[in-house]
Amino acid sequence: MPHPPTEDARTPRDDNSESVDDPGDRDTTGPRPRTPITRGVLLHAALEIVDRHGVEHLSMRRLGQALDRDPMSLYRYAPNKAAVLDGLAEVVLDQLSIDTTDTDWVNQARSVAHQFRRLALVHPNVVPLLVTRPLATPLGLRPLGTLRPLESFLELLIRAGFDDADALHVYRSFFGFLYGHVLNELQELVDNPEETDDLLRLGLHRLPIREFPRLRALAPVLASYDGHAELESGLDILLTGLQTQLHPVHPIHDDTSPGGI
Amino acid sequence: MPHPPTEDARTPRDDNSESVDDPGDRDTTGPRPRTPITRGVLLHAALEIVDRHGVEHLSMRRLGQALDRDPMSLYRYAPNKAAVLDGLAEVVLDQLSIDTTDTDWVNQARSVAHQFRRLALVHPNVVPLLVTRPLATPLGLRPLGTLRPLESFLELLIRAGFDDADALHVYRSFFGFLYGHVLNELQELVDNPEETDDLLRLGLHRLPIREFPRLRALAPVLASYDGHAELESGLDILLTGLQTQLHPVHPIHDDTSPGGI
DNA sequence: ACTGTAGCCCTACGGTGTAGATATACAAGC
DNA sequence: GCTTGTATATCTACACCGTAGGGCTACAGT
Repeated sequence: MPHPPTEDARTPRDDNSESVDDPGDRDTTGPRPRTPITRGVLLHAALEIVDRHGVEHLSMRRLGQALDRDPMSLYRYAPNKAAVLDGLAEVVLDQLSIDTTDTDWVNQARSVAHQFRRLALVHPNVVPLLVTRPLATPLGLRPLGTLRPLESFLELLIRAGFDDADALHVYRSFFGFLYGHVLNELQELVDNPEETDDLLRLGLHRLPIREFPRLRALAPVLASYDGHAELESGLDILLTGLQTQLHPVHPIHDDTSPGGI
Repeated sequence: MPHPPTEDARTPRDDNSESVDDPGDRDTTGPRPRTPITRGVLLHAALEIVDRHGVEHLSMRRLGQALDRDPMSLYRYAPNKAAVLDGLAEVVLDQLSIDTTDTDWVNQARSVAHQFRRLALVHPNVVPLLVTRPLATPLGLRPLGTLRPLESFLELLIRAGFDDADALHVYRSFFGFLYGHVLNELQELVDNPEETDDLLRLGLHRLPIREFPRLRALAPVLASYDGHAELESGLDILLTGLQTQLHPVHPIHDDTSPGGI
């Protein structure tokens, strides 16, 4: 039987120079899992990899290595890699907290917006998963954690007096806008950070002058992007617009909604 | 207009596309390039693969097979696979047509919005690339075709009287909203199409009743989603809001002078 | 005729997700 | 005690991926 290295009592990790939070404590017996591992632990480790190195560097093998486990053993906690990606979106989205009892839904929406923006800035590499995974999975099959903000937000709106259809309307406009904003803000990549000239810093000098005069002229404005302010002004427009267009009646709801829109 | 999703008018040379290794067929004329191949041809073939089977099924090998070429030879027309993906976004985005001379910028924006929505519905599998690729590439390094709509839209706004900063403001709000809407609309996947009951069709029956009462109650409303109407009402809010918040000074209204640099 | 050069193709390397066989550990029954 | 069933952990293997590097062919210039 070919058994490569370290025959006896397991722990074949002497070649592992990575950070291990484990001093030599394996005296008692042989096989000993260091950390019990759960779906949460797995996802947390995956999140760390993605945060640090990007989605494309996340693989089951690397994840197993980070957890000091055989890659195959991970399939006990996630049916496949797609589920890990969905789980990442869940881990991040689940951090949104919505107070459904707040009667001022506009105020609460503002809070959610800023929380969401903050999460996106902390985990920029997860944002593609956030906006993209739902396109691959029908609503009913997504991790519950990703649906919970939806449910809470709907609850908030309905309690504030919207009927079902309008609540959905508002939800969609609002989160659509949020997704859009975040995607916009994260695009503001800098090509050459230590360059002082805005044009060079953004790499805009590469664009043909005659074809892209406007864009090139906007270099200084692009360079002074303020995501928070941009979000605020967008929220102003959207929320007041939603308020005037779909005025909620007072907090009494009638569940019998007719067909059609 | 590009081909609709399911319908497919076969081009004449398509009979060669399927993988059939016919041994006695090649000796007639020796080495023979079937089609000259260019970047455009390559991207078009890639788009077809993605439209039909999704992004994850696009590989250089499969692309080479579709073009009846050695996979390695493709690297002559694209430096790497990422460039192919960027190129796909370009091919689709380049189909947006913006009339920068239209003095009614709101009207023109509406047109762009509906064009964009249409493109997204025709090429749903490309949408993740559309919204995601820009996160990986600084502005100045993107394919020019993806920047051309940006430039045109800015041109439109500036001609309509916005100053640089406000034009960028409007552009961002507008396209952010558009991205958000499209992502929302494409999420409306159906789990079980032939089921008549809305709850089962959307797979919502899988959700715990006590945890997701609102969401489950919304099944009928979810099922009767009308993307066009939703987009329209969103545009109403956004565009009127933008108009009142950032009033352009006054339209320059010079349909004769095209340069203006 | 010879040589440079440019394009095309093949092979190979190191990676991927994961099916299936295999090894190991532990509970229950006799 | 022993056997046995079952759950878990690990290993091996397969089919695929992107693409570096080298070799091959064909033609241009001399």
